[in-house]
Amino acid sequence: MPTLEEIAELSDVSRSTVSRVINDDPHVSPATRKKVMSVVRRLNYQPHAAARSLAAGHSRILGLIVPSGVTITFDDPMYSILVRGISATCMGHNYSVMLWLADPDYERRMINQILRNGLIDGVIVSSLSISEEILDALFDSGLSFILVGRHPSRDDVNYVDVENRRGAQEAVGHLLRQGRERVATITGPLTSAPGIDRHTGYIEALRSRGLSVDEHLIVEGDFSEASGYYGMRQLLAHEPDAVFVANDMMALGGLRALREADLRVPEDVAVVGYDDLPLAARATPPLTTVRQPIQRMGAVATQTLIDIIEHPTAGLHRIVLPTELMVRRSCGAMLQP
Amino acid sequence: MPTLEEIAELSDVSRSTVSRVINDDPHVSPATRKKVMSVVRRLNYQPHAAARSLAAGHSRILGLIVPSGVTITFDDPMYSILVRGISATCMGHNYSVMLWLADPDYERRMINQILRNGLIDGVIVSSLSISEEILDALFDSGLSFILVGRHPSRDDVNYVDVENRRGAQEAVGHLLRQGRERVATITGPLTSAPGIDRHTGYIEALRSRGLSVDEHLIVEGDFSEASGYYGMRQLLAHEPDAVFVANDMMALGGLRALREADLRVPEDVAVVGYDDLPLAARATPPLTTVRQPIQRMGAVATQTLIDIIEHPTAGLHRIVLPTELMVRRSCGAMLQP
DNA sequence: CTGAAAGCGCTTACAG
DNA sequence: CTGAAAGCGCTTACAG
Repeated sequence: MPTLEEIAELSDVSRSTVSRVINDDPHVSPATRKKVMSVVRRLNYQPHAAARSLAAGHSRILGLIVPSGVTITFDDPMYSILVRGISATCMGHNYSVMLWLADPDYERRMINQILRNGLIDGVIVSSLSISEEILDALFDSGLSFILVGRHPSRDDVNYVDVENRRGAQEAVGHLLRQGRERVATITGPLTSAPGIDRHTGYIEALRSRGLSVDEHLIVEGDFSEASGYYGMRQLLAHEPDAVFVANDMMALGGLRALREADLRVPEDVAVVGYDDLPLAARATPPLTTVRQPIQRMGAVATQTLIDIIEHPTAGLHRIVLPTELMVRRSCGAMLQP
Repeated sequence: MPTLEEIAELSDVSRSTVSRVINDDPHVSPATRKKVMSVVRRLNYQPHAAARSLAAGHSRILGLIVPSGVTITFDDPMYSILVRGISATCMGHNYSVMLWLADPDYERRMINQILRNGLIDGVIVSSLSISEEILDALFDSGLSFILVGRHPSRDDVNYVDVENRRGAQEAVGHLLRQGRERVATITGPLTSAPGIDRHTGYIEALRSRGLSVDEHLIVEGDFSEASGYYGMRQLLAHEPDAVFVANDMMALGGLRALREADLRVPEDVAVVGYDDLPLAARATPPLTTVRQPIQRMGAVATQTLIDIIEHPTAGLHRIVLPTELMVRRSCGAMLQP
């Protein structure tokens, strides 16, 4: 691989000048630039990344940390979609992304290594279950970072989130407006922000209509298909006529349980999910669900992080993206009266 | 962040010695090692990655390239699972992974930058649709690389694959043994290795039983759920009593089409998929499918690549992992006669 | 077993 | 607009 030095020699200029050319420094004469560029192209020269980041003090690499709590749910396509949003935005800004799937076995070592070895300029954390330990490490690394999904208890960090509460309210409100009277819910983990917020939205939707909350109609899941399946079976004993499920994977599990119990959806039980994964529209029946712009969350998080890195400022970035209720067959809104 | 130099000063030794200690060089006295380590720990020192890789000539970073052809199918959880296998193995060997999802817009730039800037020590390519261009770039970068899934036409590269042909043969053979007489197939793209190999296995299973191949019973898909759905609808006109579908996502689409057509699975039409995604066991009815050890492919590819990097040798690594037919309800083997 | 020194390939004030 | 020089934080022969 050619080096800066060789390019300089072949172009008959100094290394400084070559450096300026490849970094688009305006203080270079057009003639010189042209001369240098031609040999850069001829040799297919690429600056050495390590040398560059050592000298410049930054790497144009972003770290993506997916904590181990999330890994469990990794058959959920959400993460692929999120990664796509992040990756595309990085490419657009000439950044690269390093990926760390936290394995519980390596989590501690990983955090230290990643955060303190100077490799990355900033960190995106998929924050479904971010421990205090990680958060502390993040803070004292001095790196810029941003969470995808707010932290359940700390508000002093940058994040991109969606309107989880409002989305849930809208979904439950919609079921109530269809005349459903026993609206149950399968929540996410009530230690996670989306779990908490969607649960809160459910409660608020009931309360705002003067309805009381029946604890028997609330079951806590963990966002996995299996927990939706078992959650639904548990709910069935209390005869709900509708269920708001806090994500699509669990909703799919719920549909499976209903099918096994020979209950019709939406005639006997209406179901609404959350996420609008590609799977939702193809479920039987097609799943009414609250769409969150997952790919866009990834893109916005990345964009924001890059801004923060390149234009350091005080102040927190807390961005909340809107959701949208996608009405399909499973909620009964399309039933002929 | 502390530097080697500071550690050296505080430990009262030279930088060389500190370097030896943190690199586990045996030529250090136990006393010195202990002294140095205590200050390393006290300051929570981490060697600067860029400096290290500039000086040492390697980075302990592996690149994972997912070509753009694959991105389309990215709602398929296969890639998440693959990434998990890769990531875990990297952690176990103290490597990190950089991720590039090829966006068609950036593909060309990406390849050059990644491959020639010295950042990574080797490359894993998820090779569903790897272009000649990428392959050429890979070769003349001089980097070690390995494909996950063999290349459809070139055999002069390292790869990890599964027994696609044998797996397909077994699946189709199984259907024939159940007494199915019009066994159709929805193939993957016939430009991709798994598409070709599973199609070949289908043909061979028929031929080896002296059966003729009916072109009307063969439809080409693209591994997406949608293509399985439309493929099945197309097949229905020719009244198959069984369908071997080349992956689970398409099989799910096929089941959806059968449900819409009010055909019973497996009574009217038996269905067998390929992959054994978590979804397969939870389909209605549970899907008989050929399991491929996806996570293990990722792990083996990573392991092999690291071996190649650390112990360069001539010779190609071509590893083929076994598959296993998972018999569930959809193939009819569990029907009462 | 330990240290002094050169070098990895860049960037970036500083002069001119 | 251009160049000489210092420096980024490590590793690695080479001596001793």
